[in-house]
Amino acid sequence: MPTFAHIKLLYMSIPSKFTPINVEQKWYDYWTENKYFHSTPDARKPYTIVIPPPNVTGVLHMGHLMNNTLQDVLIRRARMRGYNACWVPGTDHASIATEAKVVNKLKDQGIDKAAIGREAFLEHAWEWTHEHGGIILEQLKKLGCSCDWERTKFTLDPDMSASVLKTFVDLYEKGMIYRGFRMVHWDPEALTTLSDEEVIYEERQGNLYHIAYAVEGSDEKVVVATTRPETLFGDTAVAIHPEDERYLALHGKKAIVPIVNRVVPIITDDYVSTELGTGCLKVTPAHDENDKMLGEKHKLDIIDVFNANATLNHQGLHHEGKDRFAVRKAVVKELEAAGFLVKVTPHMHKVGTSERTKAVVEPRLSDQWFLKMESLAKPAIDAVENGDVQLVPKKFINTYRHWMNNIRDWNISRQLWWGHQIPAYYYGQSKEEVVVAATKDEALEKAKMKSNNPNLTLDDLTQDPDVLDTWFSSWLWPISVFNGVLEPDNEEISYYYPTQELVTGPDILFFWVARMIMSGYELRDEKPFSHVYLTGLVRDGQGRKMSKQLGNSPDAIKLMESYGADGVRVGLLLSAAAGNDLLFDENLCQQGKNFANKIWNAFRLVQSWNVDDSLKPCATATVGIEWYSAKFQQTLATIDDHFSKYRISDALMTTYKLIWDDFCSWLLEIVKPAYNTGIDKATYQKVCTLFEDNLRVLHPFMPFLTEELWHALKSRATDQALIVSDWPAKQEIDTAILNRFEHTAELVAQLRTVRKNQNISFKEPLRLMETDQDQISLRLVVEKLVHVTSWEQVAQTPDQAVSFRVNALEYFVPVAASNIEEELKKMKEELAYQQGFLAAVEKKLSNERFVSNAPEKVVAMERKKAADAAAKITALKARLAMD
RNA sequence: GGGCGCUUAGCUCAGUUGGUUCAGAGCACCUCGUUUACACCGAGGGGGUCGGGGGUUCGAAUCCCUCAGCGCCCACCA
Repeated sequence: MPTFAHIKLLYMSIPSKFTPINVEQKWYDYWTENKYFHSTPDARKPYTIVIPPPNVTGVLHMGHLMNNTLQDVLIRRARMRGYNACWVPGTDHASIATEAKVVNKLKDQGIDKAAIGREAFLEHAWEWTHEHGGIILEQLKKLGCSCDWERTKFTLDPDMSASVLKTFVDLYEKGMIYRGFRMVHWDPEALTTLSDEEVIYEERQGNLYHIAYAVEGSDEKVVVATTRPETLFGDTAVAIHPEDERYLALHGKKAIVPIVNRVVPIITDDYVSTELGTGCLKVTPAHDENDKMLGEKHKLDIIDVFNANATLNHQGLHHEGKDRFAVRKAVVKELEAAGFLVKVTPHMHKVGTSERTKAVVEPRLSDQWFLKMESLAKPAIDAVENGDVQLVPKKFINTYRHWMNNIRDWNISRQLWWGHQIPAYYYGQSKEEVVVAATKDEALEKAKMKSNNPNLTLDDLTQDPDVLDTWFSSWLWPISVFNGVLEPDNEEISYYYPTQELVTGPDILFFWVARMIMSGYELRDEKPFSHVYLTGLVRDGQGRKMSKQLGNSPDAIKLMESYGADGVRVGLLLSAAAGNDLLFDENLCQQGKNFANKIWNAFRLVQSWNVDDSLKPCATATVGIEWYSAKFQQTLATIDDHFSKYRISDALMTTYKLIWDDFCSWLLEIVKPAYNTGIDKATYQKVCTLFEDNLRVLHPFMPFLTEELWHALKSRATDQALIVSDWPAKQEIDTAILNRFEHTAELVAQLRTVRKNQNISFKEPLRLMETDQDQISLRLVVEKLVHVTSWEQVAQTPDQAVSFRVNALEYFVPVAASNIEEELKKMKEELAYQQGFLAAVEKKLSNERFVSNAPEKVVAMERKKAADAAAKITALKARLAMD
């Protein structure tokens, strides 16, 4: 480290603009080299955050910036408060998203996923992962994130995978995981099932097609209404309500499905509404959840008409091989031509789409693995209800509760390759001949037992080709990163778990947060974290969600290059109330950058002072320091309070005003020595100490700038870095001096207004007069800041003077006669206002119900207001010589 | 269809149990300013009948009802 004197010289030659770019890499390397981010269990209390692992091949977007800035603020402050702070970083393999990317990339190269097979495909996927993986983590470093990088995890790491498989096996053995033939959401583009949560319902304009089905053995017709005529190839019944008087004649008859000419029963069921559509429902058990229910009840045939990619299969007859939407049009035409189409009406309805591929999801019957959720949900609901896990802001508790109370079993299998392959092994022809085990060898043993066939070999086992839902690995994240699944009693998990904070977006409240709470109680009988801070979505200035498609998302890296990482952090945080969407505005980053520059220049000022050992402490500066010390303590309490309520942007704004207004605008102006004058050592050191305290509270928000100045103020040993220094301790607050200063500041402001209104230049000394002696003001401060050279008490109101009041005290400044007119006019206006005000207050006081009902304190207040107003009126009248 | 939330200064938002400090903050805006840290600055200033209407109360931005607009979440209804 360079010496103090050396640094001082260095900074004197530095321009007045702070350039963050030079500083950021330097200090990030310094922190890393000294392992300040690294945590190991010790005697201190732990403070743990696990990062919401971003998609391994993703790039930093505004949401990440927001999220991770918040986490870094929390973790840095915790570190300074003496906790053993541990922020675990990592990435998610993002099964469906990554696989889609790799498939597309291969497609561009003319390679077909199915053709090359599983192993080759996975090689490509890993190659892609290694190529693009971790970029996002590097970007987080630019932002200043103080993650413990030695702990970086990837959800497909061997130990992570082992945790996932063990959990699957354990839950299976507990009977909580089962295989079921169910109606699931099918993504025909990604060619996989989706969980309920991965389906996004979008309002779309569609049509309601009224189609006539002939009634067998008669000339009658039965008209059904459907939004999906292409599914008629799978119709196996027509349903009506048993008491629908319009259709009593149809009971027991059969209908003929057009085009396919299939004869199907007309069934009656209470489920059918007489109000909707025509009251007649075509039943397609293979392609609709409700129809499936009807099908089971009435023992109907199930006819699947689609291929995996949502083209029609052979059931679609001459439409075989064509896409479902093309077929819809074709079928309608065909029906029309044949006279079966009764009418078409426009119809708004919600269409399920895939969260990832945006493809319209197809309900499809298939064999999938499910996790029973009901028993998992119970403790997780309680935890949030009783506050063991606190959601911030609270409004999300309702959403959470509602979802958890209506939770359905979780479809955890995906027809993908990129992910954790399901550890289920089939040893026979039937799907029932299955065993679940973490390894193939174990599976073989189990299979031998189950089948009573000791001759089975590894070759007889076929592993289920499906992989697990990505979230089935991330729901273990707070546990698995500390190896708590494989070794439940290891030192790390015992120390770091449960974690303190989870910072994430409300969009993954169900996907991830709720499931982590469930896994926490299931696997460890303990919550995974104490608080969940749910951030808002980052939107653009017009309120639109930031997205790649819209191109309205600024490049995070470029932003940091323009405004500095500190500037961007401040910009994001300034308007980021928890749970409220944040309209991103680059001007806020500019504000952050300006703030950095302001502090930089405050430093330049302080360091430019010439310390003169021969000087005694200056009285003005001493009183200023006394005041700021109290102000700092008062503000520190406010900042701590904001933090305790997770009001991070308020904590920042409070810090911002403390430094900009109180420290720079007031204290430094009070302390600043006159030109060519030195400063005494004691004052200088105190100012430096206060500067350091400012840097401490600011550090979590602006780590780079603060660390730079921390070292610039003083030469420090390596273990004296700001990042590992102490958060300022609370001390008693001297409220007396705060009150006095408040009065003083108001007096100064009033005097400045007088100067401005009366056009008196600062160079011209000011005479201040008073009738009652001011024993509140810090006179030295007033004299210095507003250049008051004469402060006298006079017996009566002086002529030729402007007056103003600060609280109860009245002050006068003599002015030239020509300036009196304006003053008289102002006084008259003031008089009118006070008289009106007094009348209103007196009216209130004469209201008996107010006097008898309102608390004494309030009544007394009103009486005081009345008295004050009356006094002011008297004084004003006297001065205007109107009595 | 069900549920939740929002509407306060030009913009983004604070306003905790109705009553000193309740109409606020930051930015933007206006005026003035080459006082030797900073114009990425300083000093001063203007600006809102708290979405509309009604009610409870001595007293409502704050509680209740209602209307309007916006947003989010959930839901198997043709």
